[in-house]
Formats: sequence, C-alpha cells, structure tokens
Amino acid sequence: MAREGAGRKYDPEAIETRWQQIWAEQKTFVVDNPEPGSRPGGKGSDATYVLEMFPYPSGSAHMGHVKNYTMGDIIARFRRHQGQKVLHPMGYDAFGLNSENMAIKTGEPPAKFTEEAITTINRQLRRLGVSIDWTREVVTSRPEYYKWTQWLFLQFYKKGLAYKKEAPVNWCPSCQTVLANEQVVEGSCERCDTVVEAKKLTQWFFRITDYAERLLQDFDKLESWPERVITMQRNWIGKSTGADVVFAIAPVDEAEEGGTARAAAGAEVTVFTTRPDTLFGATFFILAPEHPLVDELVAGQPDEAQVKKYVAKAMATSHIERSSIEKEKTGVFTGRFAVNPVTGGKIPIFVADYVLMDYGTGAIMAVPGHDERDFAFAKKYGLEVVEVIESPDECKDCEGNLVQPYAGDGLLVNSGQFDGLSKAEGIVKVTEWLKEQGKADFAVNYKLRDWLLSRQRYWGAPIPIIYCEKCGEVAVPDDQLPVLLPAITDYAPKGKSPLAAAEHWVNTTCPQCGGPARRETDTMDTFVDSSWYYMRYASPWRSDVAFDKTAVDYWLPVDQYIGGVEHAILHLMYSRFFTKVLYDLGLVAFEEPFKRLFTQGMIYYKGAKMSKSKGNVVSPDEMVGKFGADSVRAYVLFMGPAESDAEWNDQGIEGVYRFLGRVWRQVTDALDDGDLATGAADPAFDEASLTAAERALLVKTNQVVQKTTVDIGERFRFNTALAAIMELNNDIASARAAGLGAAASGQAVLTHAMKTMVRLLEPFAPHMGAELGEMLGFEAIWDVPWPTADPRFLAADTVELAVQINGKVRDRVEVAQDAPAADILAAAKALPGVEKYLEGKEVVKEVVVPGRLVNIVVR
RNA sequence: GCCGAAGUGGCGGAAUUGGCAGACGCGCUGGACUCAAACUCCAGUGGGGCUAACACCUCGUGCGGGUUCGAUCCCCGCCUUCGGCACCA
Repeated sequence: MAREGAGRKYDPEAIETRWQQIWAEQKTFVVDNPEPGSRPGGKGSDATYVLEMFPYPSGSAHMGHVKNYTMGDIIARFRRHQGQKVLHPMGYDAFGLNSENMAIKTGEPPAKFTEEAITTINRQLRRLGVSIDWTREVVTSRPEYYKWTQWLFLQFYKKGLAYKKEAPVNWCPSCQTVLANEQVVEGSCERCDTVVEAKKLTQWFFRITDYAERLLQDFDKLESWPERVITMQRNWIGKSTGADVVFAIAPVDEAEEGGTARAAAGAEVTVFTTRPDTLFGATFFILAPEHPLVDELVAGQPDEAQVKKYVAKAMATSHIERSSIEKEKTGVFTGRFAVNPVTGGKIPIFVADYVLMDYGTGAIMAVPGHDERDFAFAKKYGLEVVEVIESPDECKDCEGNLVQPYAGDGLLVNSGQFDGLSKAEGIVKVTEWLKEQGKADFAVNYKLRDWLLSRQRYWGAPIPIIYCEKCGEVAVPDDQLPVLLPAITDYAPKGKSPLAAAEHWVNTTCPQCGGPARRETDTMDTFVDSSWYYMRYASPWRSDVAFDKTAVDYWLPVDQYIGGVEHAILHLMYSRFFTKVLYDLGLVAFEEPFKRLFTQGMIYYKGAKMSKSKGNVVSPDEMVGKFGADSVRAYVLFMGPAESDAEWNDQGIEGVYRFLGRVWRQVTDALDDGDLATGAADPAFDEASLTAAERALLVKTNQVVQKTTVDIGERFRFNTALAAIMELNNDIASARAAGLGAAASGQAVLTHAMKTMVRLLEPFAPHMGAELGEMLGFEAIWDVPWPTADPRFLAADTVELAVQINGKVRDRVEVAQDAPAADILAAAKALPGVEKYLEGKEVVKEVVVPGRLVNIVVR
C-alpha cells in the first residue's frame, strides 16, 4: 500500500493543483463521440448528458456559478462512477450588453472584454476542479458559432417561422435604442432610469405562437421538471378557451342628433369571450383605443372629437402605466351601438384603455354582472347590470340587484331558452346556437406573443438578410455565412443599430441578381444564441454543419439540466421552441431538449443578494485561496437543500474545512498507526466472527453508502449526503479510538469503511478524494465503480424501539431486528418503566410498528 | 387581486411512506494539550420544572381548530415571509 502521504499536513493548494494538472495532462474528462454508423441512431443507453446553464461572461464567476457548476460536477462524476459515458461540456453565452456597454464606455471592441472574462472564468472553473471536457468549449460570439445561429435563423425564415412586422417596442429616449423586455425594470430603462416609451417599429419575430399548444402539451414528455417552472410557463402561455362572437354595429339612427347614416354601416366586430354563457348579460361593448374600427365608427359623429382626444391620450400613456391595476378605469362613449346577438338589443359602444389591442380581437362584450372589471366600468358610467348567472345573496342588495360581480358557478337566469343550464352547459349551448346562425364559433386564445428577436445593437449575431431594390428581402446564401460583424469605432446606439454606420459593410450586392443591396443592420437577441448551444456541444469542431447528427442523436436530449430559476420562462421556453422546430425540420429526433431540470436556489450574503454596489460579495477566488476548492465546493452544497436560497456564512465554510481536515488526519493517522489492512484489494473478513463493534461499523458503512447513493442520484440532497459522510467519519473515529484497528478483522472492517468514505466523498471533494484514494491504493479514484450497499449489512441485528403509552414515549426496548409483533409487545409490557403505567388500567388498543415503535393505549 | 413555495433550537438545517422532533454542521459552555494563544482533542448544549445525584416530569415544529392509537407531515380557517403573474375578456 502506498504510504508516502502518511503524516503529511492537509495542504489543499498543493493537492488541488497537483490533480488539476494530472487531469488536464491525461485529458481525463474528455469523451469521444461514437463513430458515425457504428451504432443504431438514438440516445445512447450508456450515455449521460449533464449540463449546467452556461455563464454570461461578465468579469468573473460568482458564488452562484460555483454552486451551479459544483452541483453539475457532482452529478457528472457520480454518473461516471456508475459506468456512464458522461458529456459534461462548458461554454459562454458571450454576446450581450455587458461587453457592449463596456465598449460604449471605452471605445474598445466588446470582443476584448468578452474574451478577457472568458479567460478569467475558465481559470476559475479549472481551479474548482470541475470535470469538464474542455475540448468542446463553445463561445456564442465567435464566428464559428454564430455562423450556425444565422444558419438556423434562415431555416426558420424559409419555413415562415421568422418574419418582419411593425410592432410597438420599448424605446428609451435617452439611450436612443430599443430595449428588450428584460432590460425594462419597472417601466424604466435599466441603464439610465429613463421612463420607457412605446414606439412602433418594424421588427423581426419568431412565430412561437404557432407552437403554443405543443409547448403546453409536451409538458407530458418531460421526465422531471420542477412543478413551479411548468406552472410559470403554463401561465405565460396563458391558454383560454371560449368563443368568438360576432356583434353587428347598429346603423346610426338619423332621428337622433342629426348624424349621418354612412359611418360603418353594416360593420361587424368579433369579440373573444371565455364566458359565452353570460351573453344575455352583455349590456355594453368596448373597443381598444387602437382598434381600427374606432375612427370609422365615430367619423362625422357628434362624439368624434372627444373619442379622438381619448384615443390620443391613451396612446401617449406608457404600457406599464396603462396596465396598472390600481388605475381607475376610464373610457368614452362613441355614440354608437352594437347589437347583442342573443337579445337583439342595442348596447352602447365605448372605447376604453383597459381593453388591450394585442389580446383576442381588441374588442370585448362587457358583462358587468359577472366580471369585476366590467362591473367597475359600469358603476362609473352608470351602465345597466343584469344578473344572468344565479348569484349568491351576498352579491346582492335587498332589492336583488347585484352590488358586486359574481364570476363563479351557477345556473343561467334571465337568459331565455337557456335558463336553468349550468355555466359549463351554457357555454356550449349558447355557442352552438349562435354557431348555427353563423354568429359564433368555439375559439382558443393564448397570452403568448411572438418572440421579438431583433435588436438595434452591435454585440449580437447579425441577422443574415439582404434587401435588394429589385428582389426585395433575400436570405444570405449558406456559402456566404457567417455574416461577420464589421469592425466599427462607435458602439453607442443612436436610434438605429450601430451596424448601420458601417457603410462599407451595409452596402453589398444582392445574392440573387448581383445588383446593389443593403444588409439588415439589426442583430439577434442573445436568447437565440442560447436556444441551441446544448446541441452544438455534441460536435463543436464541425465547421460544415451546425451539429453532427450522429453525435446529437447519441448524446441528446440533456439528461440533467441545472440552472437558476430566473430562466424558468424565457431561456427554457425558447429552447423548447427551438427543439420543436428542429424536430419538425427533421434535424433532431427529440421534441424536448431537457429531460430533467433542476433549479438551484440563490446564495445571499448579509441578508441580500450579493452585488458589487452593496459591497457584500464573497469572492470565489478568495475562498478557494483560503480554504481550497474542495472546501468551497462542499460548503456551497452543505449550506442547505440545493434548490433553496441560502445565506453564506463565513463560519460555515470553516466548519466544512475542519471536517475535511478531520478526514485527512483520520486517514493519514490510520495509515501511520497501522490500523488498516494492507493490499490494494478490499480486505476480506469472516462475517460469522465479527465482533459487535465491527459489525456496527460495517452496518453504518453500508447505510451511508445507501443514503449517499439515493441522495446524490435521486434526491439531489447533497447536504444530507455530506451529513451522512460526516457521521461515518465520526463513527470511524470512535471505532479507532476504541481500538478496533488492533485485530485483523477490525482492520479489515476499518479499511473497508475508510476506503468507502473516501469514495463517497470524492464527488464533493475530488482532489482530496484523489489524494487520499491514492494513499489507500486507488490508482484513479474518479474511475472506480460507485460503492454498492450489501443488503446483508444494511440493518443492525437488534433495534431499539420506543415504547409509548397513550402516544408518549415512556421507555425503550431492544429487540431482534425480525422479532414478531407479539414478542415485541410482550417485551415492551414487561419493562419496569411501562408496567407502572399499565397497573390498574384497561388496555384499549395496542399498536406495534416493527422497526419503529410500540404504542399502548390505556384508559 | 390571482397562483405557487415556505415558516422547526441562538444560527444553517434534518426527520425519505403518518411512527422516538432537533441528524449533521455552526455557535456557545466546561475540560485536556500549551509558558500563553491558535490549531486539535474530549464532554455538554431546545425551553421550563424537580433532584444531592442518577433519574423523572412537563411544554415544544408560525397561530386556531379537526382527523388519528399517534401529526413537523393529512384536512379546514387564519397570520407572516418569499417568488411568479397581474385589466389577457
């Protein structure tokens, strides 16, 4: 047995750099792809893909990254021990604002800052001992990557899934640029705090709404995702079922107000409603201020001026302000009427800004009796409220009038032939009845909007489109990709993309006719880059395709994806969308990219999120320098359940550091003291002749193996796995102190316990695992199979049960592990501490739970 | 407002299927080692009561009820904190 480590002090720095060098030199964590055609297609059963969300390279890695990558690393190492080929790659989400803002400030190219940050984070991750196949590194801002982002865009474009349209966007008047939704914080620009305005601009969109239903349905295809993430996406997609109902516009009554009869004669407006059962209670009608019919309706009418004034005011109000729920409802009567299709009655048409143009049809039927918003509006403008769903008494005054709206279930009333139907029946019957007359149909609506992907920014992948005077919009041909970002000097946005200033780049020739043409100057949202990077990892060196089909088929989908919950909606839904499109294009064989998802909690410090401005940052580099990577890794997972937020505690990491020191001394001292059996193989022991103490340690060892395996492999409870390993170390220490290492069989059990402990600890503290493992005779501990629990030694021979009288523990009894219930009960009743409670009492009930407790109920 | 998650010692947390609440770690207290300190090691550590001591009793998982032989766990009603959505017809 190797002994040269014995007696040495625990020196994390020396150990860690030694092993990191060995792993790098031996390319220990590099995995090969299967040879093309060497195996049938489809996901390899021997292949596991473990992936953490790749970092955005701004400056350096923070503790959240450390937690993320450590967690993924533990799973990757664990799966390797289980005999899997593990793909565990790393890359950088490198386009985006951070480097661009630095460029604006300094005038130096964003690529410089990006590459600097990548170098830093790269070094930090290597120093943490994360087992990554660095040969697969992907950087989204490099041309060899974004060439394929552009190529994918064009596949979408050719399928009609990428298109241009005019749309209101977030506009910062100070920065002179369009902002992404995520750059708008509480209605203001995140950079300069200026209130964001809505501005109509022509923008590029992905048609994600076409996939709304599949994005919902395919939640069933996910193996293990946090329920709350699914709920958040479900709400975001926001599916509603109901009906489209056509309302006719009543002609202007010439006798009234002397209006003209021509305005919008014969016009019809469709509304979407989830409650067609309440149609008899629709007492007024509302159009969104932006509704195209508004102008036509009021043209030449007495109310025209006031309506136009209202519309102009609504348009000038920011979206945030307009949609604030605290704001009182406002609106204006148009002077016109619609015809309720079920009652035939004329109902007034209003324009009100609580009706949104971009949901449904931009028009609603208002049912004040059964909708809170409509009720508030009706009260303010003195409109009629009709009860059409039987409402509870507390909604009505003593005369039976509704004093608050009732949105719940109930029977239809005041609804003609539909009276007495339930809400659910009413929805169907009313819709069917109108459908027969061609006035309605069943309909579905989603809150989900198409994905606005164009940005008037420099640091992104250029959208590969060329505008030709003759041919119009032309896709850049594949052989002209990538469309490289031109070098420019002024990165500041000026209302249009900084790329527009690169005249030599913008002016090009049409790929179709060769005539003069201009390039699209917008770049893509960085979420486009990150929607497919996990596929690129399968074959990042391929310069002729976005990905090698054999490799993607072999590795994907991702078995375990790990990242922050802040990506619950955007990144994860966009990636799901991308995968479905690529599936439809026949490029991949799976419809969901991430089978299992784990969302980790955040790390706080001194009661707040760590941030440079608050000055409460714990630097990973500093901690690694002080305690070593193993301690930092183990501590971030010992803090609490990985999915929960946790507060960094300076004394907490010292505790973990001390624990690793105890393990180190335990192993090296045992070697020095000759407590361990020699030889590389696990020493044999005679089961029958084990002493009680030996057997107890053996059982503990097996129990900890069992618990650790489940905690890492199934429960993601790294904190309790570590706690169990600590218990094992404590038990080993007690056993050694009691002289277990003196006898040969004791040495065998101790050796087994100690080797097992080091193997269990290795995923958490891989450097210490490698070093102590080497001393204990493992050549490459990261490569040995995971320990398995021996079922013969999982349970102690005897167990101590609690004995309760009326549910209170009064004594304990030691019985054989497999003792029959009757024997347990008899033994329990014979206990002196129990007998006194039974004396003179009547036993009402006796409960025996083998392995747990006894409860005797007396009266 | 709606939806979701959480609430356990001085602190982080554990209790996996309704079965001994507080594993493990931090902190704290006492002791050993030391000239001394740090490190390390040993012992103790939920609150209250009682005892010379061992022991024993009692309360206790946000609050109030319920189901059960038995509830941190299940049900009902509240409170607080955090997260998401927020006029989506």
